[in-house]
Amino acid sequence: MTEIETPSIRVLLCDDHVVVRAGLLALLDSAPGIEVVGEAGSGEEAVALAEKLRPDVVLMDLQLGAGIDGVEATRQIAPTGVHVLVLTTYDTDADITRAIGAGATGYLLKAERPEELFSAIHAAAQGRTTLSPPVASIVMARMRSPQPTLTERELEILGQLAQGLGNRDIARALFISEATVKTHLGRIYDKLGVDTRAGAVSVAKEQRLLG
Amino acid sequence: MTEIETPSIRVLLCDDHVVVRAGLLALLDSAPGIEVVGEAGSGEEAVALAEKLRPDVVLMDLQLGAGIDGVEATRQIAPTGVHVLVLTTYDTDADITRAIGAGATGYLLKAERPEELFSAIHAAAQGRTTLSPPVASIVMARMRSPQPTLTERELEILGQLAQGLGNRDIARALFISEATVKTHLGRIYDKLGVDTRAGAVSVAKEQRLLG
DNA sequence: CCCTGCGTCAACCGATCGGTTGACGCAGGT
DNA sequence: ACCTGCGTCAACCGATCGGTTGACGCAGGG
Repeated sequence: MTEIETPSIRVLLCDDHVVVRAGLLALLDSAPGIEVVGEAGSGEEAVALAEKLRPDVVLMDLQLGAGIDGVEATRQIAPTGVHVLVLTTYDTDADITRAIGAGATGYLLKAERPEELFSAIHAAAQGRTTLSPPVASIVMARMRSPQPTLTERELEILGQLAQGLGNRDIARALFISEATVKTHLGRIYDKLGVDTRAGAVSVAKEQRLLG
Repeated sequence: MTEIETPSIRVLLCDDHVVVRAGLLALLDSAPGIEVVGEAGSGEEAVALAEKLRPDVVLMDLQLGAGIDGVEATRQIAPTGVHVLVLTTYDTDADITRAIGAGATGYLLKAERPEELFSAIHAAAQGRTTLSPPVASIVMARMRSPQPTLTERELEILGQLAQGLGNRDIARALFISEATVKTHLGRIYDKLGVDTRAGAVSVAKEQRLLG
């Protein structure tokens, strides 16, 4: 028994919460066929370690406190051929879309059962996709009725809006005319299904479209 | 060695994320002198199990998805003499204040080192308070300059505001005059340090004053 | 008993917003 | 070459907002 028959899947953890990381480490170490080869507390660290350790799977949280977020880290890691499995709390449309767009292999919620996590890690190691049921539903729903996506510019406007700025101030901040701001706002209202600025900010914060 | 010299501290976990719970379980079981006697996935469950199991410490997350939140659960558990140690992601003013007000014995962030968690659990078991450094800072700051607290009524107004309602609609919804709404809004602006409704919603969402 | 905080209401004003219509240039894709 | 999406701008209107001042009743604490 000096030979390992099935080599363990080498996993890199990325989560800014030390306690959660430690917990996952303890949890995964108890699972057969999975070996945690590294931990990262930030997106930058994850990118560096992914390159250095070349794990089979990176278990990635999206919310990473300061620095680049999980989506950006995924965007940098995925092209190197390392599979990224997103494990996060949020099941909002915007997060899922961005993560998939960034090249995530799978998307699991922390509310998922541990066995699901284990099998998702196995799946991800082979490049197969696993989605938590609620996430899958959202993806399906979006396929059916492609939900409006805010453009870059509109997000900028929204950002200023959330600062409580008036149209004139927004116009000055972005070097455009007040009329343009109003045009954008109108489209934003349409896409978000609201008709006031306060409502727009509210929805934006809920959908996590803003920081 | 049939006798246990120092009986283990009996801990009840409460977190709506199964993976996190499993992780914490694995982590705490590896710690000497700590024994996890139960797990709850909701506030209601935590209240019931706390009464039934009478643990030494309840490790409580604040965000619990559906049902009552961690603060409410704490409010119900604390009076029974069971110590509640809050372990959460958020270090916002409002959360800390509410948790302490509800009777939490300590307040730790998930970003804390596991050793801190262990010692905080020991401390909590004896009724001693442990605060994460950032949390302690916030508490101190608040002592120095008692930050404006929104009244019940103002929070109601704020809630309507976040729905994107106009003053007239808010007035109707709360059975008061439009003038009163404006008066409240003026005070809300003052307290939140903004001067527009969009700004107020933004700050409110950031401070987690609203759902 | 007085004072403070809270919630309520009124009337006024200028500034701003929300909605509309119509238009132009530019890029990317077919 | 065409079309679509995006970003830009203009002018207009009524409705709404933000700010102000002043006022009342009621509860709780000193």
